[in-house]
Amino acid sequence: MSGFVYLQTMMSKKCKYALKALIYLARKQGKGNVFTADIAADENIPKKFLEQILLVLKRAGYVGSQTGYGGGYFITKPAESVSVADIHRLFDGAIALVPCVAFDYYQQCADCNDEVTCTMRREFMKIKEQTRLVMKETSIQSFLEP
Amino acid sequence: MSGFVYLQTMMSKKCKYALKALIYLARKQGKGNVFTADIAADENIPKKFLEQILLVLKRAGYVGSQTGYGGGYFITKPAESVSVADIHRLFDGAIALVPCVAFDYYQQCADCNDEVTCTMRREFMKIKEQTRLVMKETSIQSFLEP
DNA sequence: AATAAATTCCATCGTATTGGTAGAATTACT
DNA sequence: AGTAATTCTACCAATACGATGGAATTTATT
Repeated sequence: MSGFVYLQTMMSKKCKYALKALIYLARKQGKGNVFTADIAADENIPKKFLEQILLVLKRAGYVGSQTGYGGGYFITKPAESVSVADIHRLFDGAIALVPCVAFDYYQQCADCNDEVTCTMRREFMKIKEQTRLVMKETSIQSFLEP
Repeated sequence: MSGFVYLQTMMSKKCKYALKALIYLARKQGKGNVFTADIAADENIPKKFLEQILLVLKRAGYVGSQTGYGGGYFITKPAESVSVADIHRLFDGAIALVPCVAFDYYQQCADCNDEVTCTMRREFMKIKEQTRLVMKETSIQSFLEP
């Protein structure tokens, strides 16, 4: 309504913000700790929201942190080794259009009659593999290149 | 919690049911009208839910219908000409991870500082193009092959 | 004309997710 | 002690998702 075009995108803001934070931290690698507030301000991310996101990234081992005065965040892995697929998996779940082709958390489709002969499964498997490939190839390093 | 693994998939049930209905109708092509109730029963789709989905498909021109006694649905396009990308677009929106790379409904990212130099845009464009390609290549006909 | 069978249309509804906020607790340096 | 930072927990509004219910309409058959 009211002239507003609703646009559905496949990636959550959480995931996008996580990627932006990682790219930011990768750029500052070796230059000491980075404040959440700085990332938030420079990347236009609500600070309190970003806090949560950085915590998730920390628990998953992508970033490290130091508490207290002079603290902050820093990246812990080489930028080439962290892919969009990894971060998508962490925040937005499986890279699969249907549960029965999910790599990590396979689940049978509730409405499936016979998985063995299901041609949807076969085709969606192909789609997933292609999508996963390109998302795996795109790393934090890819975003750093000019 | 409680041992239940939440699995997030990228495609809505609406979209999946729509594809299943189209495949079903494609199989019955030339054999007269198909009842919603039959599709619902054979494909394990809630009937009232399926009704809505078929209406959307009808308005978009993918199926036709006949009201009243002896009525039902039938497919109106060649199975090769309807792709997963088309149906995904109709029910689940853009095949794009971020709004600024969406083909149909482009929108500027709210948190973007400069779209021209944005490397996320560049990389997400690549991802979208790959994903779109494979989803475009997969048609209703693809699912019919044994 | 009545009936039955089907689509069509519209409204509602519970639950989960999303995106974000608030505030207190903790840690560590000065 | 005070200050600056992360950490943790809870909460909240808006929206999407996955349906369900019921009435209206159309059409073939009896």
